[in-house]
Amino acid sequence: MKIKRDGKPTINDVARLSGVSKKTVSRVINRSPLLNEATREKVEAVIADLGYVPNPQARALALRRNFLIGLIHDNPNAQMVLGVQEGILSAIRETEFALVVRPVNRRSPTMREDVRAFLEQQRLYGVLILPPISENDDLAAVCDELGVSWVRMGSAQLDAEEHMVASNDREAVAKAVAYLVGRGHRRIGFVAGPEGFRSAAERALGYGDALASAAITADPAIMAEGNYTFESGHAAGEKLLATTPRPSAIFASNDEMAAGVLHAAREQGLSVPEDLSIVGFDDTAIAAHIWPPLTTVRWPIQAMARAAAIKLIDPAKARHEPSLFLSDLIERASVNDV
Amino acid sequence: MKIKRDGKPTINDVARLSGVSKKTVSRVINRSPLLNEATREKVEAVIADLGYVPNPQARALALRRNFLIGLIHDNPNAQMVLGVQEGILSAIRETEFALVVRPVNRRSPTMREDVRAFLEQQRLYGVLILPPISENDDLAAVCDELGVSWVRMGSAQLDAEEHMVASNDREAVAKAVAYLVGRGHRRIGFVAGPEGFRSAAERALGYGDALASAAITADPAIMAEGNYTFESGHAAGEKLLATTPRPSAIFASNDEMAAGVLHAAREQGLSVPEDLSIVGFDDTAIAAHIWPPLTTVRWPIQAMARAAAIKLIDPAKARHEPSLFLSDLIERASVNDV
DNA sequence: TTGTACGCGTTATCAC
DNA sequence: GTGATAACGCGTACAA
Repeated sequence: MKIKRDGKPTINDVARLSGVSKKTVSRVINRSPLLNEATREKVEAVIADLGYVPNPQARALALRRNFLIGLIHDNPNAQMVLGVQEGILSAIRETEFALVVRPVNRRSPTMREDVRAFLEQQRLYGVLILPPISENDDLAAVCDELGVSWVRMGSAQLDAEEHMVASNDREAVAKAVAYLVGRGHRRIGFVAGPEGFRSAAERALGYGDALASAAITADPAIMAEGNYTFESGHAAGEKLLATTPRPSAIFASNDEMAAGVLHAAREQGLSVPEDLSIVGFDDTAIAAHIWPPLTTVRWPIQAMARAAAIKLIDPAKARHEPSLFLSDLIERASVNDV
Repeated sequence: MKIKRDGKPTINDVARLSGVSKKTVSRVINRSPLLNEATREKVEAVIADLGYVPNPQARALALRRNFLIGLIHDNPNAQMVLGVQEGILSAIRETEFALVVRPVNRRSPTMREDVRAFLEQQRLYGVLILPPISENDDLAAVCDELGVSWVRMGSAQLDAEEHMVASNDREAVAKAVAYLVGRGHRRIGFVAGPEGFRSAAERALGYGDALASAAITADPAIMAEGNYTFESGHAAGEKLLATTPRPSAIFASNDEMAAGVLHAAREQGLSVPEDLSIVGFDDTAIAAHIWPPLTTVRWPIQAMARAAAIKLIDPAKARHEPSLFLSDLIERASVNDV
């Protein structure tokens, strides 16, 4: 009998040592139901003894599919990306899947081709696409073309359930603004996200919904558009705070912009929340660490990512996973009663 | 001639269509130098025509190594992890390598075994280990045992060059504290990181160096230990600000703790930087967004991660990459002259 | 400079 | 239930 000189034991070693064919070993590994219990135990003993671990490359070759799932994102914010990674990992832990990440540049003219080359080269099992780039239908098309399954996350239901995990941003924002109304605010400013972003549109709709429910007429003078950056929030804050009468509260479509509004308020000598209440969206690390700590809306990111990963790797189990998630309002210290 | 029914073209298809053996195609792919130019062009034309992409699983099997590099981390902070991912990606872009991520829990008793199982199962080409978990020598040992190459990032040179990319935290902190001295501060408090962390020790040494250079005697009363969290920084700030005379400046060993110190100061009615100057370390997102924006020290994370990845995949090229990086002091608004 | 034959470690087919 | 044997797609001796 030939002795393996180097490295790891293979299925052949296990077969030889346990006196069965390698197909039988394969059956043990893959938990085939038609298998003599005694044989199984014998083989399992040898596997444990040898410390045998199946080679995923060989498996991938034979099965014509690998066990890598990809995460494609355009760095919406670090906290979110990491949360998603944790969520995916919680779904694939204890499985043979691994997570490969691929940041892309939304503005690059070669973005589409980059992704295509990546998918073509790595032959991933499937990919999960994060917002904001998930709003780009091109990517889904590329995936379909290449035969890699995909699931995208987003701020509204864009696709059929098996392809989509969504948060209901519209409803979440409506609740947040209603919360301000409940605290007595009537003149509530709004800082929108950039045009072209679905999340921005959804959040704006939620704002409108809440005002309508409270029978408050929207005033364009206290609405401004930002691009999800701190600086744009700062500029929007300056604009809104210059209006008369001044808003008693401002909802910003993300935390960065809310922080910008906060700075603008401080520069004008206003106290938060005494003179101005502020609510943000996302619950990034910033929200908890600025002063005062920001009341904000939090996506259940990990749970969403987990659900998305399960959809990808286990469609049967995915039936029990929700596709639409509602965000929570995180109450901190940036809101006062009027 | 058999026609491939499904899916992607293989090396055999290319060989058949270009009228050469598959070995020749293989030579073209791997840029073998001994190859007739005409043959090469002919084959390349067919490759382009077919849109042929080599199957990485088959390659991995034949070569007995795959093209995945792993990132093992314990989520030091989201910004850093993402920066590292970007850095690695910039090194592997245009190569056949892909990045697989693996967050681990430093406190889990099974951490070591988790990592081992991961490495054993995925048979990675190599791994890159981030602080703080990179300070754990066990992981390097596991890698050696399993024959996966590794490089770790850290706050001081712990290993031979081929295994290490380090920032010189000691020197960086010394510079930051010297900067405070240069602004006229003599009574400078220090918030240390948790015991057992190499980075904490290095930063403490840097603080000591700077004081010694300025002939200032260290005063234990204005030194406290935190555990790199906001809350611990807050507690440390309360302690230091209760001393008499009160420090005119505080250096905190990371930004989270610096933010905590800032809150503590504010609660005592102190203005920053008028009454107290603060310097942090890391330049996380928080640093730029708190009020006032925090002067802090920034690791060149992306460059470091890029160098680490190059060490992993291309030892020859790695000779031209630095192994020791010096951090920059980012001046913002949290420091005043005394 | 190019081709033949075989191995890499696994799964699938189809007999027994 | 189990086992030969042939894929899977590529790289490497070794020969030509």
